Amino acid sequence: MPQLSSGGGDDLGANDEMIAFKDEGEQEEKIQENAFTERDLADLKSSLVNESESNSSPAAAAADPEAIRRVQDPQRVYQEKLPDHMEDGIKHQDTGMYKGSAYSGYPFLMLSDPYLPNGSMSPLSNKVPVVQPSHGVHPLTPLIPYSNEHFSHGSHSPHLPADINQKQGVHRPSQTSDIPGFYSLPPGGVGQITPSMGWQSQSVYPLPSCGFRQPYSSALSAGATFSRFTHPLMLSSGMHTTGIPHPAIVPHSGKQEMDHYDRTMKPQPEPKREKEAKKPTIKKPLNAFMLYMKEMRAKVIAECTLKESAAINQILGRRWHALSREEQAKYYELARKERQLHMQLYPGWSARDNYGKKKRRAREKQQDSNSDPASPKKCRARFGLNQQTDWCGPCRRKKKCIRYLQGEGPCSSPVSSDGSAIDSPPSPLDTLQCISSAFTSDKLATPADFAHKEQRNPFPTSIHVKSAPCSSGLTTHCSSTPHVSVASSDSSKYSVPSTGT
DNA sequence: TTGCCTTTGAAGTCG
DNA sequence: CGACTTCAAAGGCAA
Repeated sequence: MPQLSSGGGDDLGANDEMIAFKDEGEQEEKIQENAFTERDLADLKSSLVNESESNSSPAAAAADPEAIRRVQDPQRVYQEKLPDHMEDGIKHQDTGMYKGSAYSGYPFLMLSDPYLPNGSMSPLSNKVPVVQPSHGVHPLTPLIPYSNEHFSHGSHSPHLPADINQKQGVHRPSQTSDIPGFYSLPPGGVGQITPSMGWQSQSVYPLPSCGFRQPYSSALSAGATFSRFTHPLMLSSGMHTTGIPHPAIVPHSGKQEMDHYDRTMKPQPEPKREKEAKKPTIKKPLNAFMLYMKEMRAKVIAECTLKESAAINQILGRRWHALSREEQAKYYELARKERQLHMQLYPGWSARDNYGKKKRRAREKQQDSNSDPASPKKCRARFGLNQQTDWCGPCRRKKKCIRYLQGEGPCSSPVSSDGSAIDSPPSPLDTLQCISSAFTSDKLATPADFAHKEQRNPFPTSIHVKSAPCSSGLTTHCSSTPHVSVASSDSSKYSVPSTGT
């Protein structure tokens, strides 16, 4: 993972490091295969860029070198993108409610950014919205489902030009404001917000597609300031006492409720009342990769005309590894900010709160795994490995062995905790059976048994689960995240996240 | 209707 | 403390 030089004391999600990585021999072949796909994608990209530019679709921006450059300058890109999403928000509003996951509008806390390369904090440095709606809205741009034209008449940001989207050739009327589109802030209101509360000054919070059922525990001292936010939909169904809804909060039946709103475009009091009794669920903040996925998903879908998330995610995972250190660092930074925001909003919240939802099922699974010959424990025993210090590469990720999915055989050999190869690694057959049996319930599967599984993957990738030892020596990380070789223009680079904790 | 798939990373649990 | 597990998003798909 990217190692930020300016990390200071605070972790950037993880103290990751980038490891130069040379893949195995077959990598070239894979790269060629991938190159074909990439070329196709590139063609699609170029067409998409043209198309999307006219549509102001941020998704295609990444295909544009200029867009890439902008992405490398978060502050700038946010400024430039802002109007787009405000416009998006207008569209959403026109349809009644913002449609998206309960979390898709997760706003980001734009804190003073000690991680900026120059260490400076521009007026916009705390206005960097991170996530966007899942569909067609740039995630690195503010989620601005609602325009100030609707809720904050004529308040213009002193920081943003009236027309900041000239680069995209689309004139934007003066919709720009660093005031949340649906938060009507009085002049000077933002100034009352501490930097750490900067997200609230962002137009990043889409109106949740569902109401919040309970007031947030108010740990925010700035509540008085925000109590002025008076969007009727926000205030009608419960929210943070500050008046700021947070997408991380969703009703237990959030999906259903969203559908309810989406279909009717109007809040319907009856079912709403019923659900108000239910406790809201505060979801985990998104990590760097999740943020990246949110940003890129629409683009990949458009390029590949795929909608199956599993396949999309495979592609995104590959692209994630193809990102440069700097590019990844941006997402780590954004994720860090989001965690900070989350912590500030919900001081008492813990990921533990959402733990155990599937506890029963997990237990059942664990029981199954005890009888599963492909379980890491069983495989370690089979290969004579130390249960405490060794791990069986294949079984470590028994359900995600991409290489095996690609029909390339077993992915790795057992590795000791110090990263050194273990003598007498399992035979390919053993390993192969070990992996494939992970897909079967009670017997060691053969490759033939596994064949149909390969068909599940509509997007063969060049992802290879590297054999250990981990080139980084970070066996811990290596064991939890397989090395992935990526067919990219810079295939010599490979990022290896470390736990960093 | 529910859960799986699939990805990475953060954070939880467990031994 | 390290290993392992769960959850976060997404939407198609199968049971």
